[in-house]
Amino acid sequence: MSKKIVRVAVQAPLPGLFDYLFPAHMQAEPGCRVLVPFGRGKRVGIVWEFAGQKDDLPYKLKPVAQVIDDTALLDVPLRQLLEWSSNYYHHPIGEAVATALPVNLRQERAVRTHRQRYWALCATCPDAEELDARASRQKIVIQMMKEAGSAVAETQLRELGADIGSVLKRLAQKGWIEDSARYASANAESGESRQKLNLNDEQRDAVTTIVEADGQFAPVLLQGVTGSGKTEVYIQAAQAVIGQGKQVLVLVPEIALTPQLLRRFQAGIDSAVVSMHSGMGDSERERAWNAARSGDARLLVGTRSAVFVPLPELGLIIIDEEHDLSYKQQEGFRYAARDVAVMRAKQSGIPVVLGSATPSLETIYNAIQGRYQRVRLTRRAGGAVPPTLQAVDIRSEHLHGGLSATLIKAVRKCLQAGEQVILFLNRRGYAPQLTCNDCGWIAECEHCDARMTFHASAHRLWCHHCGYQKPQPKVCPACESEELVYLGQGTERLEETLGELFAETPVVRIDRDTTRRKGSLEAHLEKMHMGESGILVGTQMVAKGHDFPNVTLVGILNLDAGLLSPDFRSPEKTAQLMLQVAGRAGRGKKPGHVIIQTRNPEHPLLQELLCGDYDSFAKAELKERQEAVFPPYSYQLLLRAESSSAEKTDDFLEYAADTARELLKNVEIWGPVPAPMERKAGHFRGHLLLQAAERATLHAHVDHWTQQLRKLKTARSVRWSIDIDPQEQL
DNA sequence: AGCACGCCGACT
DNA sequence: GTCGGCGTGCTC
Ligand SMILES: [Zn+2]
Ligand SMILES: [Zn+2]
Repeated sequence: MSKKIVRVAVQAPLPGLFDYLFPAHMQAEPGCRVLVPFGRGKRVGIVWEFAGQKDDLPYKLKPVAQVIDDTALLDVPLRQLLEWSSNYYHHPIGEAVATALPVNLRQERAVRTHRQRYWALCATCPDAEELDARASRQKIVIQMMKEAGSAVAETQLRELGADIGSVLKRLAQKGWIEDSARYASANAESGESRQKLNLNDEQRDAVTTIVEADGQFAPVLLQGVTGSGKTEVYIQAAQAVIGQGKQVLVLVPEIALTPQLLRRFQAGIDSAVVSMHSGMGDSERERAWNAARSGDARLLVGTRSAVFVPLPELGLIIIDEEHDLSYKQQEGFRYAARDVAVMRAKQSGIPVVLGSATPSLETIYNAIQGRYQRVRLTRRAGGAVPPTLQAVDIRSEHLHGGLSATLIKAVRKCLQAGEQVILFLNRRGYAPQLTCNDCGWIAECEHCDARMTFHASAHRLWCHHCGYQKPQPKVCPACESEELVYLGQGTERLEETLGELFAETPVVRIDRDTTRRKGSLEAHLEKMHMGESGILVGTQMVAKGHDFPNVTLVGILNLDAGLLSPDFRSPEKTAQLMLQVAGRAGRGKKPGHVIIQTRNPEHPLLQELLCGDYDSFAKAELKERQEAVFPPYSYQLLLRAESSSAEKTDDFLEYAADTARELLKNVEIWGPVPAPMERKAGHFRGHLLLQAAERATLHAHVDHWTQQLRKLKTARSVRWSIDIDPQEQL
C-alpha cells in the first residue's frame, strides 16, 4: 500500500519544503493551501508538489490536517518564480511564499470571491453638483460613473478611495445606482472618448518595439529624459497588450504611486485599472490581489510586492524608474523587485520594459552587452529645452541659512516672473545638530552612533535612525550653559528662512513630516499644481511623485554628502538624484535653470554632469567599476549581522569568514567590518562581503555555508541575514 | 522565529 | 520548597 507524500511550503525561517502524508480521502492540487501540524501547533502552508511514496524515511511523517482551497491560489508560473526567488536570494521558500499572499490568506481564512460587479446610474440619480457638500465621496463616485457613460466595474470605482464599498451601498439604497448585470460593451468603444494620446515618432517607435516583441521574452530599456513622455509610452503599449486579451503589470516606486499617476492610467486604459501599495489596508490589498488573480483587473499598478501578484494572463511588465532603491526589500526576504520582474518576464516569455531617465549602471551594462534592447526618448514634450546647470562654489561665501547670494538672487528673479522654485535639501527637521557653545557637547542618540536632529515644530530632538526622541533641552546637559546652538540646515529651517526672505510668497514644504498629516498641505499643493508662483522646499520627495507645471528654477542646496561618500554606488545614486531633481525645471517654452551649491566644484562627477549628460557619466563610471572590479563586473553577497555587543557580532562574522574561506572557492572575502553606523537602535552591526567574478561561483555553496552558520550555538544571539546584490551598506 | 524542556539562583 | 532566568533543541 503506497502512501502519498506531499511537499509543503510552510512559513518558517527554515530552508526547504516540509513533507507530509497525504490521506487518500483528501484532494488538492499544487498551489492550494493546507493546514499542517508543525511543531506543537498547526500552520498554513502551500502544497508545492506531490512526491511518490518513499521507503526509507529519515523520520515519521505527520499527515496533512486539512485542505483549505479546492483550486490553486498560486499558479504554476508564480510558483516557479517564487522558487527561483527563494533560491537566488537564499531565503526559505515558505517565507517567500508568504510575501506573495495577502495577510488574510496566510491564515486559515477562505478566499473571499467577489463576483465583479458593474454599477450603472439610474435615471433618478441627481447631478453630482446638487448633492450636499458633505457627501463628497458620493459626489466623486457619481461623477466617475457619469463620465464613463456606461456601467463601471466596482474594482474601478474602489480606486477612488478607501471604503468606497459603503458609499456604493448607500447610493444603491437610495436607488440612484443599480447593479448592472451586463458589462456594457460601450465601455470598450468609449476608447473614442478617452484622450487620444498624441505620440511623437520616438514614442511611437518605442511602443512598436515593446508590442512587437509579442509572445517572447524581450527586455527593453526605455531611456527617456524627464518630461519625454515615458508614461504615455507605457499607457499606449499597455493598452495594445490589453487589447489582445492580456494583463499588464506596472511597478512604480513607493512614493510615486500617487492618485495623479493612477488617474493617468485610468484615463488611458479602457479596462479595469487596479492599484496596490503599502498604504493600503489588508482587505483592500486582498481585494486587489483577488481582482488580479481572477482577471477582473486588466492592469495592476503596484509597488515592490506587486511583482508577486498572480496575473494569469500576464502579457507585459513595466518597471518605471527602474533604478529606484525602493524596489529592493531591505529586511527579511531581501528581493529586488526589478530583477524578479525581469525573471518573471523571462519565465513567462513576455516583454518587459525598464524605464528611467537615469538607468542603473547594471541595466545600462545589460543594454551595452546587448541583453536588453535600448530605446531612447530624447525630446521633451512641447519642444522644451533641457535645463541649464550651474555649480556655485560656496567655500568662501557666507551663506544665509544655507543659501548663497547667487541662489537667493535667482529665486527672487524667478518669483518676480511669476514662476515656481524648487529647493532641494535632503535633510528633514530644523537642524541636524545641536551643540553647546561653551563645552562642545553634542546631542547624540543614546541608542545609535548618530546625532539627533532638532525638530522645531515638535520642540524635540529626534533620532532619524531609530525613532528615539526627547524634549528639546533648555540648557546644556553637560555644563548647564544656555549657549545651545543649532548647526546646519534642515527643510524645516529652510522653510522658515524663506518665509523671512520672501514674506509675500507661499512656501510649501514636502517631506515625510508634512506628508504624514494631510489637509493643509494638500491645499497648498493644489495651488502649486495650478501653477501659482511659490517655493517648494523638500527632500527626495520633491524629486518624485508630484508634478509641478511652472517650475523654472531648481536649487540643490548641498551636493557634497553624495560627492564625498565612500560607498562605490554613491556617485551613481548622486547623479541620478541630481538629474531627477534637475529634471523638474523647465516646461514648455520656459527654459529651466539648476543651481548646485557645493564645496567641491572641481569634483570629477560634478564636472561630468555639468558638461556632459547621464550617458557620458555612466560610461565613465562603468570604467571605474571595471577597474575596481565592482558590480556589474562582479557579483556580491553581503552577510549582515547584529547583536547586543560588538564582540558577539564580530565573533560570529569571524567564524562566518573562516567557514567561507573553507567552503567557498574562488570567492573574495572582505571583512568582517563594522557597519558604517556600528550601533543602531541599540544593536551592534557588522558586515562580511563576498565577491566573485561569476554569479554561479558566488552562489554555488552558499546554502551549505548558511547551514553551517545555523548550526553555530552562539549564532542564537546574533541576528543575521544574507543580502544578494546589496544596494546599501547601511 | 516560536515554543517547550530543563537546570540553577533567590524569593515567599 | 517553587518561581522564573535563559541556554538548547526541534520543527516534515
Ligand atoms: Zn555645555
Ligand atoms: Zn537612534
